[in-house]
Amino acid sequence: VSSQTRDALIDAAEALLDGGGQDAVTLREVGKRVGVSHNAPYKHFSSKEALLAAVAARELDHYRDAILRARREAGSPLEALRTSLHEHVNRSVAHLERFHLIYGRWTTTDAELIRAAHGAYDAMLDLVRAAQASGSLPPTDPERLAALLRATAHGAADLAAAGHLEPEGKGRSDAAGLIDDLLAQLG
Amino acid sequence: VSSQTRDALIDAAEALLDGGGQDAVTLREVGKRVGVSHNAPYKHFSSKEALLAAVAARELDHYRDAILRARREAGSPLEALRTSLHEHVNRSVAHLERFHLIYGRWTTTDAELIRAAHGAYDAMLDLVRAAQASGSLPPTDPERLAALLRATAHGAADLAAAGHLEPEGKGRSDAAGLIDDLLAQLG
DNA sequence: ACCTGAACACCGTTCAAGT
DNA sequence: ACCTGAACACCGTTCAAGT
Repeated sequence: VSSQTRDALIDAAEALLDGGGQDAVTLREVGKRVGVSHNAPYKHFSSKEALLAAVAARELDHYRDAILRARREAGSPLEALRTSLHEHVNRSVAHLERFHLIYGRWTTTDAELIRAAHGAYDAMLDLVRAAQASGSLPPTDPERLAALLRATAHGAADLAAAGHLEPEGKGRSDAAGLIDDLLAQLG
Repeated sequence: VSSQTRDALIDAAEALLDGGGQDAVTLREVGKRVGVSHNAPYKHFSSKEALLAAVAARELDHYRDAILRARREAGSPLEALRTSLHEHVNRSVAHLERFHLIYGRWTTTDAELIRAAHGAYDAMLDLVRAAQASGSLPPTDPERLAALLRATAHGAADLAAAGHLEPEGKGRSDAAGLIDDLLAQLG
């Protein structure tokens, strides 16, 4: 289900989200930017949350696509994994409000959002399995290993964005550096 | 600076936050629960965000205290570290809205909040140094190592709470388990 | 020093009505 | 099928005024 107006509403919501967080996404401003009334969005989305879910799903699809692209372009599964994780933390910091949106509290279980989340997860899991098969990662349970990598990337991005990673400037530990530290320990 | 009313306002805000997130913390309901008018909070806090900062600072102090207690009670620095990280992820999941509050976007730089954040960070860093001194952790840069542990704990808690950790129920990876996986790799 | 009540400029959502 | 305008019940914040 897609339409010109619907896509424009998602674009506007995303831009407002990036600019000032969820509270800055008002249906009145979304409507104004698209050139419709402030309650026209209700003809395409059941609520403001449903509109935000569409933004989140689109961002999760981007994460999945980045993993698939890295697998095609990188020289080895390990390098594809490293590239994917680096891109993930960098994009999370660059688009922090989308990142917080995705992992915040949802009161509705949007099917599209769940599909997108599973898509990104499955792509990462497949990549971890490939890296294990090539001997670049220990042959432990792939789901646990993928979860460890995702948790570290997720936390590194969130802490870096909140400024909790380099309180004294000494021993500089940026988010991408922590990924490399973990991969070095696993290798 | 403390007063009966001020503490009661923080208590009420925390309870509302736990119940329904930041949006559920309305100054009107906070005032009603404390028995004052809906704008009495402005006599103690400059804005709603300042009130929420007080809630966040108190929670960070709890994290710091939990680390200090674990150091006193555990048999070794490594066990104190493991206990602290387990408690951290469990409490983050149990009090998810406080967790999201702490690491969300702040538009004001509250001095009390920064002090509390540094207190929790320093306690964790000292504990990592002690574990390194006892030979339980590799002698790498302690700040980077502490950051890696914090990032993993943080991400594990957030992903577990969002339900992104066990999508198929197979290879169950709870947040505390990921902490153990990482410590095992580092040991 | 601390609090109140009215007011202002918002907000998400609903609904009757239009094309 | 898609959109509008008025309305409802909120919200954070401000301000004059009270003790």
